[in-house]
Amino acid sequence: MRALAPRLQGERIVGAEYRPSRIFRGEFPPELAGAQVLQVRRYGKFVVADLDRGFLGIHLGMTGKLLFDVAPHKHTRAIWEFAGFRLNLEDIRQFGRVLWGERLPESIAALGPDPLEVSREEFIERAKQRRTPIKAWLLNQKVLRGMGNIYTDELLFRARIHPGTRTDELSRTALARTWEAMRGLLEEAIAKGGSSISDYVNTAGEKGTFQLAHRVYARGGEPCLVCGSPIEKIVLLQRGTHFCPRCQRR
DNA sequence: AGTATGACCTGATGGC
DNA sequence: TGCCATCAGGTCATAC
Repeated sequence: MRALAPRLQGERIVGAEYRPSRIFRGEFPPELAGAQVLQVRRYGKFVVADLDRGFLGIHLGMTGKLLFDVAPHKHTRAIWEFAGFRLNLEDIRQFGRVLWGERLPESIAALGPDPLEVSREEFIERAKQRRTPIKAWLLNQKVLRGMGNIYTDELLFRARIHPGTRTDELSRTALARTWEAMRGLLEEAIAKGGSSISDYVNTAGEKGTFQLAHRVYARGGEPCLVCGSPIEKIVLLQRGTHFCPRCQRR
């Protein structure tokens, strides 16, 4: 976002090329030639461009990338031409999505609050009303927009909470700790450009460095940095889940 | 309400 | 430059 928004803001789309892919869900977006980009913002896991004639929402899924001025290849799914440069949407696995509309598409608008904007009280109250594992709750985009598998595991380690703990069984103190851990983690991760596991890069083609600060994610079998116990890797909610069985209690 | 399972895709990696 | 299984930053639909 840091490189994306300033580059696009105020620019006009000259033309677009869309290639057949499931990320479009059966229908290509309009040409958009002449449309001006008013603003580009992150909205959960979506990048949303506010245009002078509607909205374009892009979800990068697992392997999506937005890259400036690279040669198109077989994983290029969309190309937006601007005056003097172009923006490619690449997505190997096609788990991404491109949405558009004259209004912000409902599936984007319906997402929960930003994790950095939700108040501690609201966070606690809403958690208390649910009885699902804290990890499932945090990953639910209607609860909070933007939390994914890496950051969920990392923040639960920092909060010293077992990922399978039911939200309604967590004390207010524990939930407050989770909220604090979430904020601290995200601020640090954003400052470091995110986590690059294999292929994630920003628009400048650069990797983030937050993966170097991971304390549990992808560290199964390695010693906990706090207590030395081996980090466990289990499957919870069909997602690889990493935690310290000694530090993280139910 | 919540959980479990499989599907959707492609590529990397490791064992044989 | 083989073959097969497993795994991956995420949803999504369906069945219990």
